[in-house]
Amino acid sequence: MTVFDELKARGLLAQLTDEEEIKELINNGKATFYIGFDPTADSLHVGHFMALCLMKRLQMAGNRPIALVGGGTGMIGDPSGRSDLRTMMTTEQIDHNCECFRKQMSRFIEFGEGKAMMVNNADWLRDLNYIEFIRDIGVHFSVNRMLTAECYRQRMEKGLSFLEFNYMIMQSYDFLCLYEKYGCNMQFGGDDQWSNMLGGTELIRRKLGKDAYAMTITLLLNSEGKKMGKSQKGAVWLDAGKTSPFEFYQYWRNVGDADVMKCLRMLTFLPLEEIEAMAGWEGSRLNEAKEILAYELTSMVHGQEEARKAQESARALFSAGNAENMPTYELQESDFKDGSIDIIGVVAAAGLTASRSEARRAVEQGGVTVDGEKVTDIKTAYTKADFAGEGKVVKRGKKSFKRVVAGE
RNA sequence: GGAUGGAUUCCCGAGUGGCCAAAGGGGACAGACUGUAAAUCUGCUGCAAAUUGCUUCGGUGGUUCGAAUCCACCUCCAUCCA
Repeated sequence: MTVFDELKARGLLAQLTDEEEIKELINNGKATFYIGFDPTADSLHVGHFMALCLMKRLQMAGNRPIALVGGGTGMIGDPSGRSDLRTMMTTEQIDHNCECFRKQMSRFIEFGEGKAMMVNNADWLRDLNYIEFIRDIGVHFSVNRMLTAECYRQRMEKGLSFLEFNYMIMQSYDFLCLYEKYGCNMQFGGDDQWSNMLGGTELIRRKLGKDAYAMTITLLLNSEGKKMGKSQKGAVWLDAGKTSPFEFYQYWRNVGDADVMKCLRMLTFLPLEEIEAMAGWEGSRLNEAKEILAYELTSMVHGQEEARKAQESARALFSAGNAENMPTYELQESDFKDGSIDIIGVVAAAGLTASRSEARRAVEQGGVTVDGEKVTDIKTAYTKADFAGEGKVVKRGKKSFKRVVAGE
């Protein structure tokens, strides 16, 4: 199976400028392609992960990837898919985020001579001369055309600043630069990037009279049409400090029935035959597929060891027995008042709820369990001795829990 | 630069002097049912020393016994005119 067919079979391809040409290029390892990542946070998230996987797949097929971090475009902020202006970041923040991206990416993609390369568009965007730039590049853009682009049309009601309006031009210019410098003939990205990417291919055609191609990846939507990779706490991050391996594992373990197969196809590297074999699984057997999905992804992002731990904790927690690798909270001296701490205090201190009020509600609604026993009396109190040794397992709801032990 | 409308809690959105910690919806969270899924039903959704107290309605001042609500100035946004 060719790479192209595989990508197609996995449902990853959304829009392409020229299917035949792109097929030819990537199947034969003749593509030098880039994917841009804007440094909007100090960690990559699941959306980026898909793009990285795509890079990897294409790299394995002999193509040359360029990872572009947007130290320059990040100064502007992409209005695509946004209903309001992004908060402006300082240069320091952006540079810091770029650096974080760089570190995370190198875990997935091999960089180096003859392999993938990483560039930062700050290198050519930040020092642009305004007049020169608009004469050179700006002439090639028609405002009328730009306004019909989907990403801007959505914003016509809410308002669009000139700053953001320029984003498309910047991204197009990136493509042109990469084409000239590295012979980059293709750009990939999320489907929401389509209009920005087309801007690039057109600019290259007008400026150089050459053809370049663009292709977008299907956005990972759940069966309700919402973007996946977001949890109540925000994005699902790849950084273990922001989303722990266990949380990461649980996110995938909990995807809806309707979404398991899609996730397996689009996100994992498991052979398609193996995945198709699971397609017939029904009802509770789907849980097996979810475990596989969660394990695979966690292991790709955090390594096998962490994936195994997460899986064990999850099994222990939801089946029975004691979990070895349970997140732990050590009670501090200051948590106790006159040598005792009430149940609300325990739940709140352990970080299972954001406030005591929330903890109180959780207890009142029967959502709190200590060592497997439901605690409904908010006056229940504990002493330090109660948490000696192994401590107690405090659960709030079905899925949040902590082992609470007495600290020194 | 001018005219008009607007900014309310996580989001949308009601509220135009006390009965307002603020309707309704969405989301989130918890409970029941289940399969750690979905759907459904119920509860809940500012903070706390919790039948009470404290802090919230873009910002700063003011009027008033009392302000999300009235006044002044400021900031930001939308629409129309230039």
